[in-house]
Amino acid sequence: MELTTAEENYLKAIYHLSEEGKKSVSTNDIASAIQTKPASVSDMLRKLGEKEVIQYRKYYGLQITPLGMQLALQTIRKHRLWEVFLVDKLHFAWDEVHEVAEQLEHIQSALLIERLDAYLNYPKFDPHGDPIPDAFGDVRSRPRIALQEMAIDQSGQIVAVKDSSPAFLRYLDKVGAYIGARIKVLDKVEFDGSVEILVDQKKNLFMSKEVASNILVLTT
Amino acid sequence: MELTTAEENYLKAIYHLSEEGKKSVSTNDIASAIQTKPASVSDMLRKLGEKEVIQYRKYYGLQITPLGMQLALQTIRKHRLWEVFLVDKLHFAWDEVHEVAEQLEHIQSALLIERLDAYLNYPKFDPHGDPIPDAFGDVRSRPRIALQEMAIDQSGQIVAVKDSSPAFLRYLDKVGAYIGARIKVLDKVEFDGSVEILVDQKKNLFMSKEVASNILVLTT
DNA sequence: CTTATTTTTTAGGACTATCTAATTTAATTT
DNA sequence: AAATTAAATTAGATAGTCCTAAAAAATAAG
Repeated sequence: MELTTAEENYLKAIYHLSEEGKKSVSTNDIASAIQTKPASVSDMLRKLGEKEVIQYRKYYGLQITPLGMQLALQTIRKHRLWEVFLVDKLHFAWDEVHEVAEQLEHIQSALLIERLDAYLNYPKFDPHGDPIPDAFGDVRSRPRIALQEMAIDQSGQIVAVKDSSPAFLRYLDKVGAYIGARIKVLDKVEFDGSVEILVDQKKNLFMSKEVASNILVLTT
Repeated sequence: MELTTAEENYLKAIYHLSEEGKKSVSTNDIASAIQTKPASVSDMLRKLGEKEVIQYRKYYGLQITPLGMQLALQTIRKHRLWEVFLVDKLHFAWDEVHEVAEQLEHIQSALLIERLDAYLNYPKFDPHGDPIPDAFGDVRSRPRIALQEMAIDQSGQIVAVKDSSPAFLRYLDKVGAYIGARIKVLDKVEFDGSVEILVDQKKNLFMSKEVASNILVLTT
């Protein structure tokens, strides 16, 4: 089964949106994720459904199939291996790699990825701390812990929230925290259990114990 | 000026055909070089003409412009740097690299190529012995010598013939020598000046002094 | 529970790159 | 020089991906 570059990009976006705890992935979500129009997404969903990488019922929604999952993970594997290469070998900064890795991930050659993996010494995580699926699509998942439980100086990525009420999400949005954000614990206040974190290496944020205990982090 | 992948491939083919000493590059030549139909080539030539990377007068022929030359050399530079990477770092065999390099050469990132070049230690030649143009498109050309003048065990690539009569070319074709062939001198016979060479690492060939002195080789 | 709004899909067009078949132009032969 | 052959181009289709505008379906609001 061969996917085109566009198909791979859609499938990858769908996979990521599914992982982000969203109950279901909407056409609009996908459109904004890959910077295209909803009409184009509808077109593509029909095609991906025909190729059986997603299960698609129009107006109702979609679900990624095991096959689609497998293919998405292969693309993600390639993307993340290339990111390691760019940072470790070519000394790119971690924020310069994405665009190039987006291109490199579509190179078709099983041998190339095998060799690249070996050359990089079978890394398990990319420069952003995201896990690299192995050749079979298996991901070494790390346990998620509440932000509140993290130690000072520990880093990670916000992957989910316990309380997903609109009010809480609106609050997170307002202060600049979001699912996917890279954070690092700068300080913890014993007195009230509040924490100070750095978001995306640039924004400082104070959080109450109540808020921090509702944020789940994948530690790096 | 941005070229699509297809345009880059056509331009590269045109550049290579121009270099091979052909008086002029025909539509059919290009079609067979990139495994497509002459009709598709005509279409593309018009487009490349509009983009001013070639000068094109239909039915008459084409000539690559300085701009086109520049762009073709950049693509060739990328292709050959990737070949060095694949062979030197990922331990690909020299005959496994082409297909993958064909894909990698279209990755768009000036920084990537700069860094790759540095990482590989600014190689001047690819694994096949072909020169790698520098960032300005300049090629370090090596002197061509007659096959007859090569030493035993010396390798190189046939790049031109002194005598380009149809009879001579037909002869070369018949014995399996051609412009572009990789050769290695296996033996030289003092008595009559004849040479024994290995073509493309697989075919042994005996050549008289007369023939060998009319073949120009770029030594590796 | 009907109306308004939002989301999603379809219809139809544009653009790239390809093809086959038909036509036009150039080159070769007689 | 006219006729034949070969080469190159155009015409018309197809496939992929994207778009805008219109229509249909689902959701939210009164």
